[in-house]
Amino acid sequence: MKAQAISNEYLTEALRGAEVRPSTARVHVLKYLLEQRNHPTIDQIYRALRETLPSLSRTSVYNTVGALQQAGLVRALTMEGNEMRYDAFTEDHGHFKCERCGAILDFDADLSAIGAAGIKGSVVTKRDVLLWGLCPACAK
Amino acid sequence: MKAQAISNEYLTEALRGAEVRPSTARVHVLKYLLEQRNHPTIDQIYRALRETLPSLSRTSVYNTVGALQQAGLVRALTMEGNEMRYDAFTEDHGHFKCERCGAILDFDADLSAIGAAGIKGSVVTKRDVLLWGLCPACAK
DNA sequence: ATAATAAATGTAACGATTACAAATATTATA
DNA sequence: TATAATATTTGTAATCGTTACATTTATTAT
Repeated sequence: MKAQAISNEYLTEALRGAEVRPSTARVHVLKYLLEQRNHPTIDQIYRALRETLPSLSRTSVYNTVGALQQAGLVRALTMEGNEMRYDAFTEDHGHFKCERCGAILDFDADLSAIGAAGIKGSVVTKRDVLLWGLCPACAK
Repeated sequence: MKAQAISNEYLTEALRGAEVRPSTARVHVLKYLLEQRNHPTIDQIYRALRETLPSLSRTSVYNTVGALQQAGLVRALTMEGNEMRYDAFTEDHGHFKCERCGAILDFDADLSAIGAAGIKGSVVTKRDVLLWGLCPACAK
């Protein structure tokens, strides 16, 4: 899957639309998440962006991702106890983690259908469907 | 939901059946998980069991839960980045976390149905469906 | 009984995340 | 344009859950 380039105009607009100021770090982090769609850890984002933003700090990545999360532009997911991962792809989908190569892949899933049969009287605001196993490449 | 008492005979049999020696710590941890069904953290297990097992150490809880996990008697889940939780209830079900009171509730869900529509050629070995929101009590 | 093995303990190390104060950049106001 | 006010970023230190490891204790086999 080739990374799809996303224009700065689109990014700044997305940020402004979510009422987040389009600072350099925010634009770059959002761009990275939208282009790569690889559900990276904070450290992966940090290492990747440091090449073009040499002054970037790990803390800034935490802050930035936190701001994007609060603005609803990014979602966190945890498939393995210690490592938190981030996703800016907002269409309904589930997550598959390959336990051999570690990759996290998206798959189509109608999340909105879940929860109706859930706990009576509860209000559901967030959903996720998680699968673990071997990805097609590793299954062979 | 009242805690259902589980006999030591049942526990030791369950452990032996999974080829895990029924040591004191293992019996108590498994008993706790099966009776409470509250998806506790390691620390919650530790604090609860320390009352009856004063010599219990946090490390032992880690070791014990790890052994039970490897034996397939316990499953881990993470609904909030930092805190890992454990579940010895093996029937198919999803997990709902109340973001106000923090409780994690089970709900019926046919997990085996998921994954078929997943990634072509992948092998799925573990599944979970996660919901977040407000539990019935907190929703009011 | 004794030796061999497994389990439990406690301390130290580790790694991801958060807290916080200082520095820098951005925006608003004069 | 200067200046003040505010927001963002940085870097270091603290925190917290987890893991590593060596020692002690308990269990099993001889």
